Amino acid sequence: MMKNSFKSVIPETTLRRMVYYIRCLNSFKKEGVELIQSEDIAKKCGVKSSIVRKDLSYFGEFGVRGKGYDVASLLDTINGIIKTFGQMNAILVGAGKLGSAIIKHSSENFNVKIVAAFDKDKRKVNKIIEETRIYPLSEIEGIVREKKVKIAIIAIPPSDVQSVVDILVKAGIKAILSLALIPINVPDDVEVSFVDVLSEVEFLFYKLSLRRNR
Amino acid sequence: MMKNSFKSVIPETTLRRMVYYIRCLNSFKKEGVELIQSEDIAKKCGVKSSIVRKDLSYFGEFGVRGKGYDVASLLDTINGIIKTFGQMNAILVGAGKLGSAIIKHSSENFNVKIVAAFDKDKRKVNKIIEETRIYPLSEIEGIVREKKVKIAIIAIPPSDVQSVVDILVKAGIKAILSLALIPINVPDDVEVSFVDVLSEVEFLFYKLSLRRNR
DNA sequence: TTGCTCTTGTTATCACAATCACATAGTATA
DNA sequence: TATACTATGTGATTGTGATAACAAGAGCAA
Repeated sequence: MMKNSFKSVIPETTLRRMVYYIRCLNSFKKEGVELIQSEDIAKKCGVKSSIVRKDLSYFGEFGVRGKGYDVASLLDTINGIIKTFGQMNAILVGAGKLGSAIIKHSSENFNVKIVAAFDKDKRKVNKIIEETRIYPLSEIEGIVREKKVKIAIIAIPPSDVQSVVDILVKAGIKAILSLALIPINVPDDVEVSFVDVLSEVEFLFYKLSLRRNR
Repeated sequence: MMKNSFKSVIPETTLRRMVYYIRCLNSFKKEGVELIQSEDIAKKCGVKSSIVRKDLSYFGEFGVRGKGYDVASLLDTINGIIKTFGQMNAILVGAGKLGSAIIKHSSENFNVKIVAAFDKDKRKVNKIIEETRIYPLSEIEGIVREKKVKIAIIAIPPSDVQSVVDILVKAGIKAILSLALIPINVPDDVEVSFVDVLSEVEFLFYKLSLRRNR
């Protein structure tokens, strides 16, 4: 069996930073910049240049020593490895305030596209937010299969989370981003991550509080 | 000079988990549970019991071997160390969809309270969202000083970020949570962290994409 | 070709976090 | 009081990521 050219295990932290690097590269490309150095990316992303080089090295050797990286070909190569090709379709469950804000946010961001939203509240069904239609939960499975969506964002009350997750998993969703902070049970092949503004704020409070105690 | 009882350097990851533990303890307390074991906290927070014990041990010895932890006294002790005492006041800059969603979210969560919101759009000024009034940016400094707020959440377009951050720092804010993903310049004594739903989604895409390549 | 400059790619080291395994110290029972 | 039992607290180990420092490679000029 042939091995891929890039290292098979890429650190999570590297993958997280790749998001910024790629945005940064796209922005350089748009500005017409053709050649850049690790230092340029580093400054724009707020990290050290040695980290940028190390991160890129997990994927292969793309630069020219003494010169730097060719923006266009670096982008092409990375896009060839991480096969998203710019367009990333996801669905959203929960079209409350937070959910709507995410739809709006994504409509302004060309990368992630919310192709369908779902809500259990019948009054919200069939409404359209920024070109995204809201469907009843019963249509999750059909739409996920039809559009071959692999990622779901859930912005629903904690009490509804596990039952919705079960529907999503059954429908074939392979990664879930939850905005509610309760543990989720999924099969091993489903990725889960959490984002919560308020617990991040609490964390900052703790940090400040302990800092003063030192 | 007297040293505190707890270790002076508590890992970031531990501090992040403390947020969950404390929520979990409060929930146990509300249910009337008086005695718990590390295993109970672990299950509820989705981590391993050995991590719970290790995390707590950074703050001191609170448990009774063979028995477990007394919920009330554990909460009291931790609250005595992390001096937030339940109420955590913060301000919010940017009262768009995302900002409003955060205000609503925090009004449902008893821990973090948004005491004032700010927006540069004059049409939004003086509106009230869930009991939180919106002020013009010019009033940031006065209100921050008056209410002694130390933490700010910013939900504004990237292009406005640095100028608002400068105002916040000048006003005495000591921690900033930004929902826009661009680097921020602050003095060393100001903590900064970032939360962005869409880049987390992109990260998940990358992860799935690479997984299939293995 | 040689030598100089520049920036990459990588190695070696350090720092930090997760995990395990068990000694320890308490409870409960007879 | 002795014995069994239980869950904590922690030292040792492993694993992972960040950092620094430098060798290697490419361009360029004389």
